[in-house]
Amino acid sequence: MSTQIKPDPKTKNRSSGERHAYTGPGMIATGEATALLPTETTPPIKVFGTESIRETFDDLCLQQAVNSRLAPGVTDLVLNPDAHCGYGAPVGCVMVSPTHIYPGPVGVDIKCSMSLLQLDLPAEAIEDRKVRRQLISAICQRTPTGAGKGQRSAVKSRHVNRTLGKQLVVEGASDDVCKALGIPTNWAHRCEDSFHVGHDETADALESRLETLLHRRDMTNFTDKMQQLGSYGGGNHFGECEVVEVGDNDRAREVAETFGLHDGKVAFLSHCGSRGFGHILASGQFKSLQTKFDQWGIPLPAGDRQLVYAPLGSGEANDYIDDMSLGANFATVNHLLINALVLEAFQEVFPGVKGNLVYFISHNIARKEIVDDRPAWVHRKGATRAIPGGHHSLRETPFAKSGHPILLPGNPCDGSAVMVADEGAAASCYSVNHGAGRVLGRRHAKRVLDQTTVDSEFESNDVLSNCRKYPIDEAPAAYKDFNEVLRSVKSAGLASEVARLKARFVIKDASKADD
DNA sequence: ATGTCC
Repeated sequence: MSTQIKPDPKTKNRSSGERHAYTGPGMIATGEATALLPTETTPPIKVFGTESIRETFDDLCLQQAVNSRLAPGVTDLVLNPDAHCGYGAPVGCVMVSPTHIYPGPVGVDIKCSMSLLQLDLPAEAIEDRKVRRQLISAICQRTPTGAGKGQRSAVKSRHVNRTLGKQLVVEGASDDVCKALGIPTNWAHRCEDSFHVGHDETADALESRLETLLHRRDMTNFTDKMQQLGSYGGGNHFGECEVVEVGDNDRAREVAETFGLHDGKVAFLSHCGSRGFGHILASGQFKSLQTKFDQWGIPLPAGDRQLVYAPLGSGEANDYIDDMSLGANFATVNHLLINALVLEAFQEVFPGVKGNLVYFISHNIARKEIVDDRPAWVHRKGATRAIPGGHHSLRETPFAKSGHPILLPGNPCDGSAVMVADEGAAASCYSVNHGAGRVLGRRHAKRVLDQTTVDSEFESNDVLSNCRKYPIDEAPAAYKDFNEVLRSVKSAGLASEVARLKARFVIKDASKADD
């Protein structure tokens, strides 16, 4: 019986565009979870998606999932409902290996993440569109959007000099770094990871790796890159003002209280990563490893250059882990500073208003976790960690009993969600999706979607934006049906909804909207 | 995603 989709290098860089809910031999359906590719020696890929969600997986996405599953040292592969084509591995997958590290399934934006700030401000306070316009202006003055954009003059008091830059990429959100940047130090307790260490589990390894990197030609602008701290960047990154709607059941209300979420109040959701600094590190690693594969003549997994890897313990693996951690530390401090600046912007419009970080959690990172009783690197590429209450790894956190917050951006018109993991999440390597997931490529979206329709959808939902023209490749219709994605997660027993977030205004990079 | 091609 043929149960495999054979990896075909010829198709790796293009999509046929065909979509089908794969139901052929080899697919196991258990509730809404299904599996691809079981053989006697290879456990299946676990696919989480309702039938209509599985129709959104195109050929290339499934091919990338199979390629990743069959790559050296990989013991588990999970495909989430928001999955779509990525860099070697699909965006929306979890790849586990106890023996190898893979840069592709972390991606070019190291530690791209979500964070949520809860404000002590009733929804009615921002009902007036003029007030929301003031907030948009105050926020854009402090946290700019767009590629290459760095700090605005309004945040001079939080200037990042070279010494502080070096300290923050090595230490992450340490007390000293937080104090130097005006970030409340207790926010570090509301991070999935407030800092990352080097390959030997110490910060010393990062310090010495950084010294090496600073001699590299592409790192001569290190100090400039540190000026991007507190900025969003472009693409799918955004800031979004929300109204919290806690779910109408006892568990949601109880968990929301632990999370510090307040029904009917204003919150602010942010999506960004490690900016130019992370990009230099990630692209440097791809180039370096690809060159070594060429020199050594080692076969690439499925012939795909984007699936280069390094065996743990090798100098290459150590360097990758160190570079990833340096980038991750930048992303962490970037998010916390953005939240501090957004709070400052709210205080400009509403003097004295208080705000607290609900959580900061990544969807592009490899973490060392215990899987099947042994340490393994869990690569989450467009996937969010989902650990339920009572799990040993949450013991020292404010979420030991409840499980930690899971922050899932949907779209500005249908809303976003805060979830909490259920016991069933063990089946997905303690992971869920990272959002809605693309259903149209950027070029495709620009061809088939209409600006007027997008604008009127925002208007009818009374969602404002800083953009004169909202980027059409970021329109809600370019993404999957968020409710169907959430249904996939809930019906598979992975996580439950705690709250919905209803957008009131969006901050995005519109500099490419006229392309 | 991105000093959007060193």
